[in-house]
Amino acid sequence: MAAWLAMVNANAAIQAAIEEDFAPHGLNSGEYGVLARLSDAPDHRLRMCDLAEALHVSPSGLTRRLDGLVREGLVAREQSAEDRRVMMAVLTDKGFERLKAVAPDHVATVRRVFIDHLSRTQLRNVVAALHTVIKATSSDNAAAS
Amino acid sequence: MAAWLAMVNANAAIQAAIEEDFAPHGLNSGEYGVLARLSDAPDHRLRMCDLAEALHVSPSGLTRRLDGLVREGLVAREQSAEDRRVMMAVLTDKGFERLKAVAPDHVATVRRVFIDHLSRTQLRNVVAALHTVIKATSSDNAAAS
DNA sequence: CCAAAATAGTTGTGTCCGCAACTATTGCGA
DNA sequence: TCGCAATAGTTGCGGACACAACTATTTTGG
Repeated sequence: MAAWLAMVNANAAIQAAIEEDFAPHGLNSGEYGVLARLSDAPDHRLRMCDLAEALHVSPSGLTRRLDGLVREGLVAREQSAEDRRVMMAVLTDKGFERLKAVAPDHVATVRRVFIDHLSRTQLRNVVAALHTVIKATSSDNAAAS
Repeated sequence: MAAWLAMVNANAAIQAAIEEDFAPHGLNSGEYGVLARLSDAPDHRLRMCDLAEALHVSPSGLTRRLDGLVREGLVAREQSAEDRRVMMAVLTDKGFERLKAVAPDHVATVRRVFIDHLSRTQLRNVVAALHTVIKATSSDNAAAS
């Protein structure tokens, strides 16, 4: 259980450090997540529901989060032509620029506070274990439904 | 960065699994945290500010969280005699019983979804690394202030 | 072909929490 | 000793999010 407590505390510390990185750029970690996912997607666009799942956010939560990003001009809404139910979230040029401004700091912080503390071998082992965790819990959810 | 993404996803999955454990007992993870910390403290009581720091919660957040627990009779407020500024949060018998009802499920879930996926050696390495992380970030904060 | 189920997204409502401001009490320096 | 800074806790206010209910569209079974 001490291991678990360490995990919780480390996570809180890392999260706080990350949030400090984003603040001077007028973002929080949730908004950064939207920009990052969109920049990885083909055409810099993603369906709302796919984006919500990727970010572990409810549909309504994503709607409000996008409201803010649209208001700032970092993301645009665009209705899909094939399926008129779906809204695409599209990264604007301004949004992409903002992301490029923030990402290096973010990556550096993650390296500094987390990755640099583990050896290459440890890192590989932990990542493998985490993927097992993710797979196990997602199959749990599937079984529960 | 893939390692970091795995970390985030695994954490979300684990958090969700834990929250499901608490729900049938009428608790959430934050409330459980209060009960758990109090049960570990001498005399089952803790100053508000110490409790807030341990739980990574703001003072106001803890005040409201305790409001709910006091309303349910799981925790009691008690004014300190030596320093009349401080309020002690005290675990009631009912609160202790509730904790004893929930804790086994919680411990089992943490083992199942997290700890069992790592070997004993991996676990030791990771915990050591996490402690380094915690120490490094807390000294960062001290330097910033 | 059409009704019913499924899917995508938004909005109303309530909860939880942080920040700033405030009160109360204690500690400290002149 | 007196006043000012520091500390402990609460409250007003606002932000972010989840759940439930709703609309709109698509898919599917009879």
